[in-house]
Amino acid sequence: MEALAEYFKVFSEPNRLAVLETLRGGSLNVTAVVDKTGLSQALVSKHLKLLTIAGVVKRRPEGSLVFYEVSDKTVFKLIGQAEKLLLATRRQQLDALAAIL
Amino acid sequence: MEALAEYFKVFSEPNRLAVLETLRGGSLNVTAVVDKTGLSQALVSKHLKLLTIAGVVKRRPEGSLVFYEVSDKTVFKLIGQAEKLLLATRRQQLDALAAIL
DNA sequence: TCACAGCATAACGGCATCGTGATACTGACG
DNA sequence: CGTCAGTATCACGATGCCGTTATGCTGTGA
Repeated sequence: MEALAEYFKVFSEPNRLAVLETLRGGSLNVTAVVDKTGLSQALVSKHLKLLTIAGVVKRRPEGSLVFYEVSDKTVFKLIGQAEKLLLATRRQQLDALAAIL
Repeated sequence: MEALAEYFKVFSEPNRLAVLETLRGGSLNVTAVVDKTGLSQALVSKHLKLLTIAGVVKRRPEGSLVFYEVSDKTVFKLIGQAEKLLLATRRQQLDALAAIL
């Protein structure tokens, strides 16, 4: 469906994935994410907004800072599963190649 | 990382997802996929090529027909998990909304 | 109240990718 | 050999998204 494709699209961007990875350990404020990723502040803000709209991340203002945290840690399982599948796929491709040569 | 994001990108397209869904039951030739999805032949060919390059699908010519099949059915688990997470996320968003109202 | 740090947003150029229509390739079959 | 169904590819216009630069907004603290 439409919605599912859009959900996958959330994870289809390297920098966005990097931002998300940053939040694996817990909540961070924007500047901390900027420092950890090395991305520009504007870009991090943009990706965090997207992640928030997608519901992957939750926004929590605290004083003059704004903290973000993953709303459902299960996403990391999804990411892990995708990594696993990706590896298996690569292996299969190599095997198929070896069968020809 | 780079590769993982690209892998997710494979599933970030409604029509491509529809093509893939078509192959859940087994292998089909291009025309069959075209009929099942209602998409144009050129478009189906394009998506099938992408899926093949990504390793999600395998190509098997048979006479004048070309059959495609999912190379690792685990992908459907990934899709299922994403669907589940998507639903859970939507629920959380509604709960958060209800908590405010 | 002013200045500054932290964060968000606007505007813009650039690039990738989507879908279409037309065309090329390739087996099967008469 | 010629034709046709099945499949792949090309060229193209259109759309969307990425990243940057510059600017706006909001709290905090002096």
